[in-house]
Amino acid sequence: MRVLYMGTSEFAIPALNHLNTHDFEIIGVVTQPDRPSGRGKKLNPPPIKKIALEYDITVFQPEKVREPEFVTLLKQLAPDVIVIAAFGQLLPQTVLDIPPCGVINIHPSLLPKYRGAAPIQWALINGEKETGVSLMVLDAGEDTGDIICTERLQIALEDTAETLLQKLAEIGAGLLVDVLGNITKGQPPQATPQKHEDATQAPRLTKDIGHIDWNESAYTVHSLIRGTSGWPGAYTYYNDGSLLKIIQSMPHEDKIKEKEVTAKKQPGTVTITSDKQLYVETGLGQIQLLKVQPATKKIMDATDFVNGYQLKTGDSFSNS
RNA sequence: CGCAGGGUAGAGCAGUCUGGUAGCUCGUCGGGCUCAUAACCCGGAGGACGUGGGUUCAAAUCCCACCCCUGCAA
Repeated sequence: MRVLYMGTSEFAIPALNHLNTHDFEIIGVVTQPDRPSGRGKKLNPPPIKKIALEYDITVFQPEKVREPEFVTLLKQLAPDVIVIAAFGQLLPQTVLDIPPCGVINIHPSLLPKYRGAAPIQWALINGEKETGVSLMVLDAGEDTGDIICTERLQIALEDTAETLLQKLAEIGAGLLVDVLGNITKGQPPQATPQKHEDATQAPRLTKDIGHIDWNESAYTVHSLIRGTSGWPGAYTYYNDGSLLKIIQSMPHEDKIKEKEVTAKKQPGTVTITSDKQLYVETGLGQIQLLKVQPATKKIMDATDFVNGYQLKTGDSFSNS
């Protein structure tokens, strides 16, 4: 069976790996063009491109898949099925019609929940306890196609956007291999329509979403830190108004660590315990900061930050 | 040539403007106190101050070049 793979980000990598190790015939990988990114705006390839080249798979990087020339090229490739994961472009109906076995999409949420570009991040930000992966038959809408299968996954308190992405990508890869294997054996997938009335949206994140509001509960702040990890990152400002990214945290809503943090204080107020742990008061409970990153510095343990920047109990983080 | 900050002991930082004995908070090692401790007290080890050149009696500090790291922006 001739499989054409479309994907761009890290999430797309495990599925490609599995397809390769299970000896599916991968006739090509379609991804976004190299874009200027990083410091100095150098041209950088999408993560999936490197993997594809290692496997000696032909890589296509059309500016827009809907361009007539590229659609023609796709028809000539004659794929039996197209698999798409975190690709970044919507496919027009003319492309959806090409493969006889349809276009299968791997989406990291329990559809119809969290349709859109950032389902993993939003599930975390909203403090969900559970998420999952859905395989669906792609249609012209945004993540509105019929569902082939889903697999659930509990979200751990320590999970971040990065760890969860990795787990879900692996799950999705497993599901995909099963489904394609069945197709090869002549068992086309049974797809059932989504309950569209239950749909929620998970739009692409923006910079300001990472802005921490210390009046929220410790769990909500923790969720924001987890959900925005990687990009755009959760941030606040300390004493002299400099930016501080919060990389890793742990909430303590009901468990008061020591008598040092029992006194009710203004949200954003810092407490340094005798063993140099860093706690911040929130609207409900305290949150312990584990890893932080001051602007223009590397990621460091909170203790190192406290030592080097001479942080004291009573200092505070603020919104500007 | 997108904008900006940085490289000083194992970690995180001060010192650089105004050149003159290498500092802070930790960690680590040894000792002490304690029923006990990540707490407290005493003591020790550990630095080519990113690299190369220049100025000077003297450079972490001033000048030039280069390497590496990071935030912003995309």
